[in-house]
Amino acid sequence: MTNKAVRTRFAPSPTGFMHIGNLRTALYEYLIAKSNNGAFVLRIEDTDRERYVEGAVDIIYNTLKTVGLKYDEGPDIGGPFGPYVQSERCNSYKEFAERLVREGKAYYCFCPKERLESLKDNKDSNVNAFIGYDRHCRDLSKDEVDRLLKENTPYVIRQKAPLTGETTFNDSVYGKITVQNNEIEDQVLIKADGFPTYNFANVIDDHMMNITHVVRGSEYLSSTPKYNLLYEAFNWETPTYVHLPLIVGKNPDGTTSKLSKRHGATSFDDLVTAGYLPEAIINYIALLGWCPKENREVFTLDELVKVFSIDGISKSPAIFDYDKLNWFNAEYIRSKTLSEFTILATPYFKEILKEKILDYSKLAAILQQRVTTLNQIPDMIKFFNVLPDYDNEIFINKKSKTNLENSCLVLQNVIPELKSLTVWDHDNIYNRLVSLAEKLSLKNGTVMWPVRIAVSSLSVTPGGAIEILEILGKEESLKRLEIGLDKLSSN
RNA sequence: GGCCCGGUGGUCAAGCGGUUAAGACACCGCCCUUUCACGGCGGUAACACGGGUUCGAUUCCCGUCCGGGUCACCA
Repeated sequence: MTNKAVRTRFAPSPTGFMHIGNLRTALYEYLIAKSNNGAFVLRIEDTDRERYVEGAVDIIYNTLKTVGLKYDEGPDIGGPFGPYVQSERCNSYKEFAERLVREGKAYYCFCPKERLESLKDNKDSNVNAFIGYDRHCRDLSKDEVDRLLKENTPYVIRQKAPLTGETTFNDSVYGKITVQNNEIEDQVLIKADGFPTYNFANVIDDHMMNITHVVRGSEYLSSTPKYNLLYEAFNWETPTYVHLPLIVGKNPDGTTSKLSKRHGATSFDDLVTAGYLPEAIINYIALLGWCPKENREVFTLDELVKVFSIDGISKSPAIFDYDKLNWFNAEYIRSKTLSEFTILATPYFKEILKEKILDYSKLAAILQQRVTTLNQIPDMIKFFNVLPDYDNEIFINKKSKTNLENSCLVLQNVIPELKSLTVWDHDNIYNRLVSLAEKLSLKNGTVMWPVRIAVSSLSVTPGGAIEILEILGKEESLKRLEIGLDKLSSN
């Protein structure tokens, strides 16, 4: 490698969502570029007109923006190598392909689709008789080609792959890889619709945009020799290849396969609506297939830029693990300031509490240590809105030494104590209840448990008795305590 | 099936000829405590198998097995 400035590119096709595997590829491309003071380029690969999805490009822009993968050149911001949308670069692809035809390195293929289909059908009986296309048009005479062209016969342009020898390329992650040339198909460069294939456009664009590092998932490993042949045909310097281990998902039967919809939430948007923070997602996927030199796991994007290096990329596929993601998410939630977290949680508060006025900041304070994904919030705070009916049994708790009788006694005593309280805040409530416990010669827990049950109806709550009382307010708290007392008295 | 790649605890993984084989998540236990959570402490658990090479293999080579990827006018 010469010491050319590093340039990487993220080249997604607008399919309508940002798959987590693609995001991770984008992240590594960004990190490789930025850790070398290089440039990160966004290029939209939309050569498949049939798959075009409205609005898909915006999803790409928005995702990169919210996770902070800032590109230096791209369709919406321009740059010296534009345009950055393949469909707008079209004319030149065909010229490149025709240049290869003139040089005898590619040829027009007039085979109709039906013929190709029948080749596939016969494949079983002639296993390995040929690889893919049988090169039927490879040696058509010039006259024949001219005649078919003149008749406007639809055609594609195919590259001539060498019939003998082998092709070797070096991958920064997987090392030297060699394949026999007779394994390589005469790949289509230009489709019948005049558009280039992905593989072809990719090579041309990467070269034209001075891309130095081609970073992509390892599913491209086996088509890389074709890419190499193209670089050779044009006499272009090959880029540094960096193939990334796949992110896989676990199937119900215990096997794994490329992460896809059937493995659950696997697009960036899915994860965000499932209550995950963009920073947590980025941090987690950075570690799926890469390991820092130091023994550390929590990194911001900027910190990743500082420590990232290609030699930390691993070869074996990684299973996407929601448990670990959950941990990262909880970690990031806890590291927020209270006001940051309150802002994040507010939409979820409103969803349950509607117009009800509670102190969001206090609510957030008790939730912050307990929430792993934001969408858990509604269920956790439902009881603040309406008190569900509950069974008296939950007043009984061994560890707190409570039973139906002493719970009843506690509530009888607690209600007048709290009624007489003029300033309703944490310390005052706490002091009253603790001194009451002392007066009754009970453990603190024996007082706290029945109170918390009465105001929440739940044995497990976010926050303790005091916090809940405080948030609920005096009036509502007393109302709930009375209800509890009634239930216990009628026992 | 051909070709390519991979194989360290349940998961992510460090290791790159000599280690008591790190660490994190998950799980379990204890402590803290007004429940839960947080936090603290501790624990269970791994080099796929068989041959070599070597004084010595988790590490290097070969084979087997297992897993994955790929075989489009999709990207």
